[in-house]
Amino acid sequence: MSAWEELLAQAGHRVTEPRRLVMQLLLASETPLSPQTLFESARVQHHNLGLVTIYRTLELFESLGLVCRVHLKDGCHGYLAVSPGHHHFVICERCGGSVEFPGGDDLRALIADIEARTGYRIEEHLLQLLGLCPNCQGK
Amino acid sequence: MSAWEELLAQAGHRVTEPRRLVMQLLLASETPLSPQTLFESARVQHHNLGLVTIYRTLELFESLGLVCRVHLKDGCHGYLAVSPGHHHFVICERCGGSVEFPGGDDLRALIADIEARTGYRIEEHLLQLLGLCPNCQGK
DNA sequence: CCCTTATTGATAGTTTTTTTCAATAAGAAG
DNA sequence: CTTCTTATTGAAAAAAACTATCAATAAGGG
Ligand SMILES: [Mn+2]
Ligand SMILES: [Mn+2]
Ligand SMILES: [Zn+2]
Ligand SMILES: [Zn+2]
Repeated sequence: MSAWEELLAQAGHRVTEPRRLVMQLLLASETPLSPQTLFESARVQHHNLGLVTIYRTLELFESLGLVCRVHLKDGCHGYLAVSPGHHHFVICERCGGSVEFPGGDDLRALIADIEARTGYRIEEHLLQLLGLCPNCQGK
Repeated sequence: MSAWEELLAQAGHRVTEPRRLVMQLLLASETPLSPQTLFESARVQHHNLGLVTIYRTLELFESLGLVCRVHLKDGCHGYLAVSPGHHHFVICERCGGSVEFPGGDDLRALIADIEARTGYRIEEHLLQLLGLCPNCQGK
């Protein structure tokens, strides 16, 4: 039983075929996947899969911290599997390739600074970097 | 003629009633406004306004750097007027109140660090802080 | 004031996401 | 393994978000 299946069960959720397929696809992907894309890919193996299930599964996974929703250039949403803990992504604007990185001291310092200057108590942050991966540079 | 109208005209675009209304609403708002909300508010004064025009106007304003699209908690999009230059926002999760802040040295350092470690050439970034404004804390 | 054409709004269409509910199957219990 | 409970699924339909088309309108230059 894989780590995320363990976590699912621990939280009182069932390990089902659609959930296995969605997580499998996300874990294997280097790029963010949209609900639609996940649907089409997963349906190859699970003939009568419903798109609704994809949405529900992604919502569940996100609530458990297994995946993370990223905001693509055009305004659409994609999902990426995340390793345990808090991370952010750099996403290639050309090929979609994504790499995780931890929010380091720099970000913590920035947040502390903003809290001091605005009086806001900051509870969450959304940080995403967009650019070109090594492969796509110079093309 | 206000600054943004100046900028619009300078760029070869016309200053129209719908555009005036949308910008007026955005400038007066402390919180991000959705296309739908803008539509409903603006239609009070401009009876036969089309929702399409809101979308087109926001797209134009964004391309000119007059407004900025922010990602709300629930996944929907909202728009905020921005002052000239590059800025980010802290948004209150309770009342929606938003405050701009400049991405300081901390962020630049973080980006340089990630570029060095991942090999990506970072061209854009998305940074948004979510929390509670002074008023909403302790409620 | 007139002309050119950028802009608009009505209409229709597409894509994305949510709701509902009966059928199904996961996992606990025996 | 079989039975039971109920979380989960999928079909269908609806709602919400966004986009494309095109004739009518009006902004702004001359
Ligand atoms: Mn972080
Ligand atoms: Mn910035
Ligand atoms: Zn790339
Ligand atoms: Zn607040």
